This record gives sequence, structure tokens and C-alpha cells, in this order.
Amino acid sequence: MSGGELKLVEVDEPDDHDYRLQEQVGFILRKAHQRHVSIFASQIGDLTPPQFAALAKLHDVGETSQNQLGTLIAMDAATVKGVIDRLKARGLVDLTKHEVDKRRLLVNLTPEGREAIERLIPLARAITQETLAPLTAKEAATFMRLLAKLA
Amino acid sequence: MSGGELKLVEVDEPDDHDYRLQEQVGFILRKAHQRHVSIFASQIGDLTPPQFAALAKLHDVGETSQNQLGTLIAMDAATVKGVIDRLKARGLVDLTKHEVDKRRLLVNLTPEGREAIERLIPLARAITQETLAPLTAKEAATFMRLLAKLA
DNA sequence: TCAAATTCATTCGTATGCAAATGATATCAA
DNA sequence: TTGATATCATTTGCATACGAATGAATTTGA
Repeated sequence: MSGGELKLVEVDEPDDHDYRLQEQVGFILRKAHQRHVSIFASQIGDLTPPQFAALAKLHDVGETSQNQLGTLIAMDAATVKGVIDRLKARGLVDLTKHEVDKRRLLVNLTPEGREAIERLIPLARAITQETLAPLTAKEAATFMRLLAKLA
Repeated sequence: MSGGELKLVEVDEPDDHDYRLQEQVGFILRKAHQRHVSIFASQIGDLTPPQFAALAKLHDVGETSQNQLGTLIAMDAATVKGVIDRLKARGLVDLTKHEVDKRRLLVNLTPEGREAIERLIPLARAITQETLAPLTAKEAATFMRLLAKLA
């Protein structure tokens, strides 16, 4: 040891070894989303969350164009097309051309689609509850408030 | 009006009209995740969050099997294979067979992979910051604590 | 020891999710 | 009016994401 020297070091400049993937918001967000999708699948096996969202929104607002529906449920045009195509193939929605604006494709619930979404809404409530189950009621309220600010 | 009758109704049993998709945790979780991925892409254009996660974890723990890596970054075997294949195609990782256990495929960072992840970690810190920017420091801490309980 | 169970990796099929390009239609503005 | 813009939908290509089936190798347990 040649002892006695002092070194200046940047103590608050984190180096690479400080980066902990497991603590990053993006990583945990992805895991939380995975868990929710898994809970969803266990309660509603024959419909995906995006498909459910499309039906629920149609039930809420009635007839809309495919693009408009996409905006309402936060899906881009390409994604919503796939979702609607699959719902149509199962007879849960039907598609008609807009009489005036020939660019638009109008989406409607079929009677089967309406029956399905009304039957599934109680299950969706249970899914929300189960997803939030690790939190107390107060924590859940706080979490939802903060999550909404991030989204 | 034949007036005067009373009806029993379930006032605390919510009907279907009460279901608001936009307020469900799953829907908002999906949107928050979308926003994060978008922020990530704006800061790190040539790597996806899963690819980054794989490199960051390899940097952290060193050589591991493909399956083990998947466990560490919360990806199933099929998904992690695709991610690793693409990283290998870009020369950021290399793959070798385990000498003893011939089932295992060992994954390692290449020098290029190490250079890349060390260069990107500061950007990843910025991504985390920007994702949490809508919250105050105190809110962010609370949010992270609750999110971790959900994930 | 050896048959059963487990683990690791791969493949297939299906479903988001988004960027970019394209075509048809509608709207705006000079 | 018409040329530039904007909107709606579609298509292609790429990247997760996961269930299920399969095959190879290892571990377990009777």
C-alpha cells in the first residue's frame, strides 16, 4: 500500500452495475400486464382482452366506424382490423358500408354479440377485482389514480 | 297511471350500463404499457424492450441457458427463443451447447453485445424517468411499490 | 437399475401491436 | 373548380406472446 492518497469519485453518478432491470417501471408494467391477461384468460377463455374491449365499447356507444372504434379502445387501424375480422368470423359483429361516406366501415354488435357481452360483463368485474386483489381497497384506489396519470 | 305500487329493485347490483371499460385496470394497464413502449422506441430505436431486457440481464448475470434467461426476464420458452435468435442474428449474443447437460443452450454476450448494453443503460434510465414523468417523486415511489405488488 | 417424470429446447398455430406503403374517398383552399 | 391535404381502410413485414405438441436428455424413485 502506498497509502494516504485521496481520490475524487462521482458517488451519485450511477454506473452500469446499478441498473436493475427488475426495478424498472417498464419491466414491471410488462409483468403486471402479463398477469392481468392470464387472469382474464382464466375467467374468459374464449375471448381475448382486445376482443372483449371491442365488444364492450360497441355495447356502450353503438354503431361506429372501424377506425373510430380503434380510437376508443386505443388500437391502431391495422390492429383493430384484425380484432374485428375475428369477431365477425364468429358472428359477434357485422360490418356494413357507410351510405354517405364510402370510406367508412360501420361495425355493429349482432344479437349474439350483444348476448355475449352482457353475459361476460359480470365476469369482467371479477377479473378487475382479482387483478387488484393484492392491494387493499385504499391502495387500489391510489394505484388506479396514479396509473391513469401514466396512461 | 295505475299509481301506488312499490317495486323491489336491487340498487347495489350494478347493471351492464355501469361497466366502464376506460376505468378497468386491465384496459389502463394496457395503455400505460403502450405508452412506455412508445417512449422506449423514441429513445432506443434499434432494440425492443424485450431485446434490451435480455441483454441487460445477460450483462447482469453472465452466461445462462436460454430457458433460465427466459425465467429471469419473464418470457416463456417460445418467446425467448425468438428474441435470442434475433440478437444472435445481429451478433449481440452467441450460443454454445452446454458440455455436460446436452439439453441446454448457453447464451453469452458478444463484445458487441456488451458494448451495446453498456452504451444503452444510460438511455434506459432516461426512459424510466420519462415514463414516470407525469408523477411527482413521491407519487412515483408509491406507484412503483403498488405496481410491484400487482406484478 | 430402469421406467416414469421432469427439464430444455424447438416448432406450429393463433393473436395482438405497430410502422410504412397504398388506394379510395372526402374535405379544404386558392 | 380543382389541386393539395386529410381521412379511412387495407396490406405487408416484423416482433412479441403464449398454448400445445414433440423430441432429446436428464433426474427421480420404486
